[in-house]
Amino acid sequence: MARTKDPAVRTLLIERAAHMLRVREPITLRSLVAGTGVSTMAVYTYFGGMDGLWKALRQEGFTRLAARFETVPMSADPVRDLAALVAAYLRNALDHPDLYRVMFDASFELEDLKAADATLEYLVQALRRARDTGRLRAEVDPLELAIQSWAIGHGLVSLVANGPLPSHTLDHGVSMLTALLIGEGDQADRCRTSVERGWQQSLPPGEEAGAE
Amino acid sequence: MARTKDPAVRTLLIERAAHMLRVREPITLRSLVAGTGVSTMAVYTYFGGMDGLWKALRQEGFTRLAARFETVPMSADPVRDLAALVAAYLRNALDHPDLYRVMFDASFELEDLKAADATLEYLVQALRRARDTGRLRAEVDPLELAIQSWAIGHGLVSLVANGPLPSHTLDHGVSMLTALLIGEGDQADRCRTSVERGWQQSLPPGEEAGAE
DNA sequence: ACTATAGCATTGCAATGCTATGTATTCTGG
DNA sequence: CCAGAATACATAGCATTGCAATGCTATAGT
Repeated sequence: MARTKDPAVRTLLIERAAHMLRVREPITLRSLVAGTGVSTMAVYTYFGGMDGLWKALRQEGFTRLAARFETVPMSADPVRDLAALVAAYLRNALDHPDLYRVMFDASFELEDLKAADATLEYLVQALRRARDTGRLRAEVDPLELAIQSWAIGHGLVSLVANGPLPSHTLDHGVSMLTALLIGEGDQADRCRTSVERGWQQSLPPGEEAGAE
Repeated sequence: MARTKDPAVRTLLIERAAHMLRVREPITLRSLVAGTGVSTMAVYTYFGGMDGLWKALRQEGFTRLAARFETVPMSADPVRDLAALVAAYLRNALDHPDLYRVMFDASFELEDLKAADATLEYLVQALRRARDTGRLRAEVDPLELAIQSWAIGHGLVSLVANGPLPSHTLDHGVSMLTALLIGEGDQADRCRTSVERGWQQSLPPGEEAGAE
């Protein structure tokens, strides 16, 4: 018995916010709605305030990360696939450094947690395959190892994207992942070539460069 | 031929800001100077504005981290020492999570870089000893390996302190460091016991708990 | 001692996020 | 099909933010 919310307004605001983040314009209540035809109150009806908008932006970041993971082709080599996923993770963070910062800014809430878990699941699946195909010891926990891989990727890229280290630091990911997986039972030479292949595959730029 | 700046005011403001950060009070220009007897202009004369204050806070964070590293006793086992340093790094971040976030927030500037390098040097020294005493291969670059250790520590703790993961995730640091160092030439069993010893040493809480 | 220079307090301003009030719109119940 | 109610929406205003401008004051150098 009342007006219904127009979902288009919500997505419009989120995408405009993501765009402003990308071009490094400060996102304020008024600057966000300027030119959109909607008024400042829209932010409150759809997000409950600026905090809600940031939370929605965080989820959008994870959604885009999941979309990027989706484009990583899986192969018969799960170790290669894991490396490709981590490399894709790094690329995504470098392509959207400000959005990436928002993703890990401030406190996580329940919705954000689920979004993060969904992306983590990609890594878990690859590691489960690696274990079940005998590349890793039978007693490894894919989730624990996925978290460790995540920590490696996040540590590297957050020190590079918004931190003090130069971008070539990311190359360390190869040896770090290799060492991690060898420690979990993979054969040394085989592991190194798998990781290097997966890494190379996701790194060359060009794919959806102008996305935003 | 003019009034001289009182250094006490500067340190007073920094310590008050660090305290407000610790007790999670929002730091604003006015709330910072409230009750100190100094006026808002002091922030401009000593820091050039709020941005300068945040930069000073960032350096203060690295200074405290260096002080913590200083308390980590070095032993004859450089691998153990490295693990102890990384564990101390994690503890420091958990003890001052908001200050830690400030340290890696936004853009680094020249001064911050030097402060970060100074703390990184602790890791470099330990790794250089590890290499020179034959624990690691002769051709390893201590700086590169220090950066990788830093990435592991930073990745773990930033996903825990201000992120979605529970604190027991930090325990993964042991196996991650172990795998990293074994990959660089250390003996497997020896490495594991060294890392575990160093880890345990710095982890028990209590030391300077009520600081600041 | 005198003066120039820098610290310092006060005031005011634009911009921020948010709320209160009123209007308009659209879904629902009969 | 048409009232009525609940909700979206627009506008205006409020407290607070960081900061600049303006004088005033205190101190260091000659």
